[in-house]
Amino acid sequence: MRDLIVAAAFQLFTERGFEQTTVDDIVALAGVGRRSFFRYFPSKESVVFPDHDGCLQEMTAFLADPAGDTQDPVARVCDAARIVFGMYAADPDFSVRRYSLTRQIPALRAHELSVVWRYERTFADYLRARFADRPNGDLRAEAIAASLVAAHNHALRIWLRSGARADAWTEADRALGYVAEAWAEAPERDGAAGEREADDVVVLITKRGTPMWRVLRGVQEALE
Amino acid sequence: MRDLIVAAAFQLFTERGFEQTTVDDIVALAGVGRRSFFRYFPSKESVVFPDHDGCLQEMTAFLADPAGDTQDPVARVCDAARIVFGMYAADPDFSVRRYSLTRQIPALRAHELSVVWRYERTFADYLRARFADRPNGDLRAEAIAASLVAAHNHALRIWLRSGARADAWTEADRALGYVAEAWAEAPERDGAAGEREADDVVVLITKRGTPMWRVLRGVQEALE
DNA sequence: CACATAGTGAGCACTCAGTGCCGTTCTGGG
DNA sequence: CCCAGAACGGCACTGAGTGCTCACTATGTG
Repeated sequence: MRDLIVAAAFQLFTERGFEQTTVDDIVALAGVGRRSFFRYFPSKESVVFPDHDGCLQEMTAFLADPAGDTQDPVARVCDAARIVFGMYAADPDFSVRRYSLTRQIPALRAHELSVVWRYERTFADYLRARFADRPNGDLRAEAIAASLVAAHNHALRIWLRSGARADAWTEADRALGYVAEAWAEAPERDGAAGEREADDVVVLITKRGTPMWRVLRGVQEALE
Repeated sequence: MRDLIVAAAFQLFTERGFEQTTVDDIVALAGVGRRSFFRYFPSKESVVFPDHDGCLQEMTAFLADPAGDTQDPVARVCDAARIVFGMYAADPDFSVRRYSLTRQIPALRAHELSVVWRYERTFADYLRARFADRPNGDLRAEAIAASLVAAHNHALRIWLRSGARADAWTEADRALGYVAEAWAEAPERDGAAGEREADDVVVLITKRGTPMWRVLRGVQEALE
């Protein structure tokens, strides 16, 4: 019944557009009652995102699994994002058609935003719990969750704009890996120059013509 | 007229709730015609965010100013985010009342998401242009824009949850500085800094606790 | 076989957001 | 005083979303 309604809706949306299609048109084509439409979907927009409720549940269950607590937090949420990406990749044709709809219908884009927002909340909640003991843990959790969603959407857009022809996962892995590396812990970063704080006043005097790398090294040495 | 409608709407929303208030109720209290409401606001939800259109325009103009191109791109969008934050901070009472509404009304939260989304798009577009020549520039622009918005919202939530009693800007500066530091360049990787020579003596005085990226930026700016 | 019951879908009527159209009122310039 | 032109108000209409009621059907019980 759900699939029947979704198929009828997408057929009409692509034929004559979203605003030009009424719920009455959809139920007439699907051969069901108007009331049944709103039994399965809370709004006309939500019929375009029929699989996100289940996907969010799956992702929530994945992050709730205590077995993942041994993994690096950022790597864990990256894997969680792969669940969502996999849902798109599992049905390329449907994803492309939905993308062309959400791109041009503001109401659908707004609805997609609230769908994505729930994923981001789930990421942030998980990371906040993992960062509970760390200074700025809440802020860090929010920032990582947001950039993770951005990377996911970036890879998804690239893949969808190619008509879902290319391999979906190469771009996804690249994008998720990029943000994971950006938020990696200090030890990877040489000297942690970007993250440590100056412990004292620094007065550095250089001569005219001193190379820049020597100036920077002087600052770093003064802080050790 | 706009202010009249907004005042009437907020009075009724807080008195009897958002869903329980019809547009007819608002225009009856404001003493204007129903048609005039939709002349000023495209939807019932948008009356809760009356100042965001102007704020987005102001921010867009700020980022379009070519004078900012000498500044670090991330620092520039941080300053742009401060414009938005300043709009909230300029009217603490209104911001708190709006926050209590958007927190509990899903329709308003959805609308706020599309408002915030436009800011994020503006950030990302600016950064994409600044990162045009860089590998992964698009992805980096998206990720920075997203985490910047997250930091802004994080600071805003903290301030609003305190009833807008505390100083708004301390938390905002902290949050924006955190993401700016996280996305700061690794000095060693920036070839330009290592190759150029210091043209003058540099005396840089920093306070205890100054983030390292700010020290480095100060050195670089002093050398330009 | 007759029948009670629960679950699901269909039909109907209603509220209310949002829009197009047109008449009215206010305003600045001749 | 007059007259465009813009701003405001009234009216009727479409369509999304909801509450209520009835019909159908499957299952269990006598």
